[in-house]
Amino acid sequence: MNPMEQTLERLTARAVDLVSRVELEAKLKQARPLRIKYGADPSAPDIHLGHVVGLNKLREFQDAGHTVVFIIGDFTGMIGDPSGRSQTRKPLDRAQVAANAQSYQQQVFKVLDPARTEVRFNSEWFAPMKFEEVIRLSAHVTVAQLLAREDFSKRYGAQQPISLVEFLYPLIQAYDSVMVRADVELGGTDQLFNLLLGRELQKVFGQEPQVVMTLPLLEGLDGVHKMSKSLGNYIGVNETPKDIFGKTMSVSDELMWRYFALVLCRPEPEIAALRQAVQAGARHPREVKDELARQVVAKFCDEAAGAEASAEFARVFSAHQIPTDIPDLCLQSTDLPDGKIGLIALIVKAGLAESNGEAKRLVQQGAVELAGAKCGDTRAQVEPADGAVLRCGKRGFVRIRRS
RNA sequence: GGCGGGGUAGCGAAGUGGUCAAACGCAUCAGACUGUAAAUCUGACUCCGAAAGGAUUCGAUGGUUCGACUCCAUCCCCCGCCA
Repeated sequence: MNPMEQTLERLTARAVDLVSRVELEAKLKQARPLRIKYGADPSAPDIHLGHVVGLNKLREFQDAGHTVVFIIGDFTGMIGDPSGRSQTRKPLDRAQVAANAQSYQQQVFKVLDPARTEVRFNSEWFAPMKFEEVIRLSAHVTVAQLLAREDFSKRYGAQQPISLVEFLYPLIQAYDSVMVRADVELGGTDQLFNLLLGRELQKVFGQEPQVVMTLPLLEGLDGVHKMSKSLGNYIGVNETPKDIFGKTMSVSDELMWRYFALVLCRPEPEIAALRQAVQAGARHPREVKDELARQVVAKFCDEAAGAEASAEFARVFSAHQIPTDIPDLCLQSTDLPDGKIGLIALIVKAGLAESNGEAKRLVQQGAVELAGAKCGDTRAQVEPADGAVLRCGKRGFVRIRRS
């Protein structure tokens, strides 16, 4: 394999769609930094592992000397979804967009190389645009073309609403490609249509069409749906090591291989070998997952944090010990009129349950321990010593402080 | 503008006068087990109350009724089709 083939091989690894390989090769041969476009929605400033799949690929392009054009869709973000149906698309004001953009960059550069990243806001070209130009632009796309997109045709067939704005979004995204003269655009597999439209529009504007590459969508913690903030099944890159580790450990055994591939970019043969070892019983799945989780933490924090999170996890969940770092609850003497406090009241006060009913349920279910002793009596009056730990379930701990 | 279909607990979805705080699924939480916050099984899942019981809840407001998520009226919102 010559160096060019190797590069091509590396850059196309894990890709699902590639339009087209020949074009990519031709572009690479031009021996100039290519412009790799990636669009981000500014309404959800939390970057999670689902995004990381794409970011990893962008980084590979950067390492090969290319430039990433990271587009923040602030213009569309400020409009939101006027139908108001989608809660994830609330209109944002300028200040929010700016704050989100800031937060985006801080997180994105955990993976990307800032020196080879060009951050652009699409309001730059959309804000000054006249309505006439919008109409002209829309003339380049037909309804039939848009209905070819799978989710549109499905919804249309099922008599579900499609707002005109939704029809406009692919066009907006495609026009971004024109404005930044993208050579390559990356996205999840659900973006294929939009990315291809970028090619069409670039041709209309006399540009060399971008190469389109899609990457797999990473399933979230539920193991079924793609990772997304609105589904709450995500692991954010800005979360604490403890949470990143714990959430990664909750990924099912079956799914963890995809995390190895898409988040850690481990080469296929290596993953196959690991998998083989687990199936043969040579390696324990829990141990392999621990390694995964440790490295995910290491990727976004550092090695030490990974090791520490692993140790802490083992301490709390395997050895059932009390975590090292737990919040305090300070009790005043007024909280304990005669030196005692109702167990239920204490749990609620500690924030371990939201209502008396919930606290009661926890007690009845045997989830509550005070100073290491199980409490099963919902009516108990307790006299917690200074430093006693109140435990609710696997993850709820509070240390009582007397003042 | 005309015709039709809807609004039920976090989501999806039953229920069409009482036995409904409301089936079922998902999500969530807990327990058991374990190898983990995997998997599996069991249970819980509006609020107040130690309990008995009570208070709110099925788009909104009024009404009918001993009694309404279920019937009537008005209103608000959503969707599709045809123009």
